[in-house]
Amino acid sequence: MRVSRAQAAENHQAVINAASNLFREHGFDGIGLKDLMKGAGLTQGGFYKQFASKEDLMAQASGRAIEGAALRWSRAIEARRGDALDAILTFYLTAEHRDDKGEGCPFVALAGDAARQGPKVKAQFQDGLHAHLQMLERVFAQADSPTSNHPPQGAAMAVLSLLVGSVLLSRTVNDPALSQDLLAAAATAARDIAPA
Amino acid sequence: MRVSRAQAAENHQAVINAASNLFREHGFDGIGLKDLMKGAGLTQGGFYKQFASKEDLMAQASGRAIEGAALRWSRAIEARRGDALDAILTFYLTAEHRDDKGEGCPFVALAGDAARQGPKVKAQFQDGLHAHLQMLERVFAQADSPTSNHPPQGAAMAVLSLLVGSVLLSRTVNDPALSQDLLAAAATAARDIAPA
DNA sequence: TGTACATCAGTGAACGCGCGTTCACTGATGTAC
DNA sequence: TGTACATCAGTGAACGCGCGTTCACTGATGTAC
Repeated sequence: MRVSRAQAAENHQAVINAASNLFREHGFDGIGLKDLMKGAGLTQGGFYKQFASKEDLMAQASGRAIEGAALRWSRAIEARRGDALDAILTFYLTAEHRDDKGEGCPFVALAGDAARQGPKVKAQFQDGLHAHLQMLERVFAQADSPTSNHPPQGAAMAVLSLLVGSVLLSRTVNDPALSQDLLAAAATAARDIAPA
Repeated sequence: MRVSRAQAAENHQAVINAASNLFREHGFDGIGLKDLMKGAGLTQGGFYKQFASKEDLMAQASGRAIEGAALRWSRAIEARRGDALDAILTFYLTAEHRDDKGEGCPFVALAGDAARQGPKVKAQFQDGLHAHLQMLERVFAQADSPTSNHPPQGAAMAVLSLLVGSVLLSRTVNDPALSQDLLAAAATAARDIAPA
């Protein structure tokens, strides 16, 4: 059942998109090729016509997930230039984001898994990290003042680490109140770290 | 080959200890019962004499790993009461810690995996999180001053999130310089968040 | 434009393997007398 | 204290299953004339 080139390219992208959600939900080791292909409406057998290996898809899906996250950040920043940091915190540090692993921040969902992977996967995380940091740096550079004691680069790294860590920890506890407190504490501290 | 009760209890603990390292290194899904038992010098067959399921061991090993981490924190705090936060940052935000997943912070190594587990595993993370937060709160309460704008509870949560997030991200990149910058930025920001 | 055929995206079954779990067995430990 | 026997921690093999990967096959697409 051959399929048009356009359809084939579309299918290829559909697999990457499905995997970017499914990997975030279940982890790299928590979902198999059969279900990954099924997520794009295809069957397992065609996988190796599209990808060199599962690791290949892991890398591409990571890149896609992080791209999507970066887009969300940039939209939030564009939408509220006046207080871009607040725009980010407002969507990032919420129960909705915490409870939606599949569509949520890939650093939270997959960084632990990525730390155990090879350089191909890590390259995607590194590039995506740079993209995220540059957005934050621009936000901080605008607001930077002589009284600030940190360069925007350091503040960007610290705020991103804080956001990722707080949502990560908020997902590991049973108590919703504790979970919420972790997010709230991160919001307060993020404004503290950011150049005023 | 029956073994003395004392030996049996020792073996049980040995499995939990081995698993607490091996899970941190490879993830819950990244290592099988055969290798977990082998890590304690035993064979696969005896596993279900000691544990109800793999998930049972995951919970117990998580608890053990976090206990060990809490002990390390408390030792650092005791050793340098004058600047306890600095004592923590000095061992936590290092390349050695980043490169030693198996002995390192279980929140960094396993929180992503724990987020996908059931309430038994999450209960261990929740308890361990409380223990860590209480230590930080005590450190911050001592140093607390009227000029501080955050309660020690919030500062503790934010600092822990920041530390965990920075080491987590530092493990996902190929570039050692970027990795080191993430740790350094977290150290600066942690002192910023902490009540002065 | 219409026909003949080569290409190849996708299917479904099979491969060997390791997984979590179960179980019959072993033989030293612990207990009863 | 010494002996007889029941207990049970640990072994090793087997269970069914799903994994990542390979492959012969299908049939619509794309190409050549």
